Amino acid sequence: MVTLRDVARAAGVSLATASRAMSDAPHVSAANRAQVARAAESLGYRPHPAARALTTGSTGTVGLVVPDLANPFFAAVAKGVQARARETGREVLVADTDEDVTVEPDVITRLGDRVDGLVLCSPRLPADRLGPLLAAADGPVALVNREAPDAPSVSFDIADGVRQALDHLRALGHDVVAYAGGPRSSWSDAERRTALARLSTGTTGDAVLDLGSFRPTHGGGVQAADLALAAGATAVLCFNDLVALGVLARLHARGVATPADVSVVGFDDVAAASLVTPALTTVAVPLARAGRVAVDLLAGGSPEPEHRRLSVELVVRASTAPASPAVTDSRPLSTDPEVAIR
Amino acid sequence: MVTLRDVARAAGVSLATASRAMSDAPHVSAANRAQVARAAESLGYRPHPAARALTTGSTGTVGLVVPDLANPFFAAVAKGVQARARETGREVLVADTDEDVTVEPDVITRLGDRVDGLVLCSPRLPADRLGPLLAAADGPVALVNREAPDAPSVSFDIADGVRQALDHLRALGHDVVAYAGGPRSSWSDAERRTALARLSTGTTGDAVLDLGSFRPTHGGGVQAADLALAAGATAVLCFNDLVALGVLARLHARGVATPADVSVVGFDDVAAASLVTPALTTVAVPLARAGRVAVDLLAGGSPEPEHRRLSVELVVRASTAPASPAVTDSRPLSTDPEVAIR
DNA sequence: CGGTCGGCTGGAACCGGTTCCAGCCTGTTC
DNA sequence: GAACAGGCTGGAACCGGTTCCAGCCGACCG
Repeated sequence: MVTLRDVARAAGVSLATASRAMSDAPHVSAANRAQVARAAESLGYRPHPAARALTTGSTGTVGLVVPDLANPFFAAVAKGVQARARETGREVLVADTDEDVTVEPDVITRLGDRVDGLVLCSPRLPADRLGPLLAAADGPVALVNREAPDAPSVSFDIADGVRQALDHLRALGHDVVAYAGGPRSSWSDAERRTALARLSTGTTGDAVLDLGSFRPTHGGGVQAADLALAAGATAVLCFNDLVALGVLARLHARGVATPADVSVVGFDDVAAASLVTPALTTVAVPLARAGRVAVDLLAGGSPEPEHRRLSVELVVRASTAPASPAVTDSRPLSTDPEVAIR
Repeated sequence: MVTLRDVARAAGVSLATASRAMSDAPHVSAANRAQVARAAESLGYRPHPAARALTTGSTGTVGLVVPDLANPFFAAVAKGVQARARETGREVLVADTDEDVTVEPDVITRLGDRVDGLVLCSPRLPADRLGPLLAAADGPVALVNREAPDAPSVSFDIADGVRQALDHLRALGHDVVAYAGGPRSSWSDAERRTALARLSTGTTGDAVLDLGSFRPTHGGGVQAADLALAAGATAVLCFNDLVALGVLARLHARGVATPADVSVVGFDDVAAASLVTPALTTVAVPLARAGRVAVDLLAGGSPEPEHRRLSVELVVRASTAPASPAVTDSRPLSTDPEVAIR
């Protein structure tokens, strides 16, 4: 391997001068600068990352922690993180916790030692566990898709997304919209629920029906669909697209037509949302952009953590239609075990 | 930050002894070993990765290069790589080339300097470009889903997968099976094609119809479906699941029933394959396992590169059924511009 | 009882860069 | 013409570990 010492020798300068020349530092004559550049080029010199890291204290690496790389939501975020890091000359160290929040502290410390900053996607970690974790991290941490007082974050304007979805469904004549919620420990589910509560007057013709909490997966959607049918809902707003896809599949399996009988709205606009039939009406969320912003937030050295909230947009596809008066299972709402919000 | 020097001082030993104690090296008394361990523990000592990398020359990191993290195929491989690396105490540096093969050399050298070994998923890079790339890499490289003479690799028994799929379709009475192929530059597509050629007798009742090459995406599948219908095919074997999903969607859009009119078989068994309706019959490929194996192959120091081929298995779901005599568009095969293989 | 062997120990060199600091040289200003 | 300022330069310290090597000690053997 060729070291900076070799370059300096070839250029006929000292190690110190070669170092300054390579890093565009001042106090190097133009002649030497060119000489060093030429020598480095011809020898094929590549700086040793570990050596540089040892002296400068910065590794040129950002860490990314996600619950599941195979989940399209996090994969999209990862793409954004990766792209922005590469643009700014950094590499990405990625850790997949496999949906196990108990390993997160360990993962974060292990990764933390090797990176300049950490992008953390931890939607399910309870808030009271997140605080200590952030305090223990020695580098900057940026949160994605959740907010906390002690760290910069990039999240989405969920309240507005919920509003857009609800407006759309109500304009179609759906008086009661059922909500298939996500895990209770999820920050973004709480966000959806408060938005729904604010937008639900509780009067007939303007209500939101809480179907409960479901696993944020296709399977969760299957369960939610059954409850929605039991409640006689004509429109279901889902925690995310995976759940919505499950709802769609289950409705189809039970012979309920979408969107003729029941309208379904997702959240996130994952790639699959536009590919299924019927194509899913969903709230598009700029996932890759969030990843990029998170990387940039790591650099921000302001004492007060910055909270960026990205705007979202409902994209109307084929899974929503005007409410039909006839519903499959017309058991009255009052007898349903689930409670309407507010 | 607490250094090994601090630990040594606290334990009342020299730096050298502390280092030996921490790395379980011989020539340390049991008493000192315990003393050092205790001091390290109470001070919360964590070794400095860069310093260690500088002296030992090994970074404790493996690199992973994929064309697209958001593609479920590569996401699954990435999960496997990540899991195995973590188990063996290493971290994963990931690079997404965004399907651009021209950046691969750059990405590989940039990553190569920071890792002990590289797992390379580069299905589309032509073989003549891959060779030089491997030669230029200074660390070990393991290939996933393709083979090359100069590097260890983990691939799948594609020929057997093709055979299983064909057997299945023929048993259902499909005399002619159409193949919706992947990109010409793809190693694994070539593998499928040679297998198909070997299994196609060319006689009527035992033929394979080549629909051509398609982008390995949903959109590619849409195109393939139109060609398949034009050719009057009753069964379509697809390059991968994404293509198969596109075929399914297009058939549905054109009012062709699956599997009643046309049977569709995918490849890979991506998560979405089991979730669509009809659930996709596909060749299950152990993607995560391939990722794990690739990591292990990096360690193997044998001069002769090891080629591991993992077995695959057809999983029959709902997208295949006995051939129906009536086809949607019965234009005779002979007039079709595409040629039958062999 | 002396010599040797072996294990344990710590000083010091080293990995490949970055940066402080002292010295040099040039050009400029009274 | 001498002092001074300022830009360049290279020697050397340093980052935090690992490892070579020489020295020390006790134990065992002859």
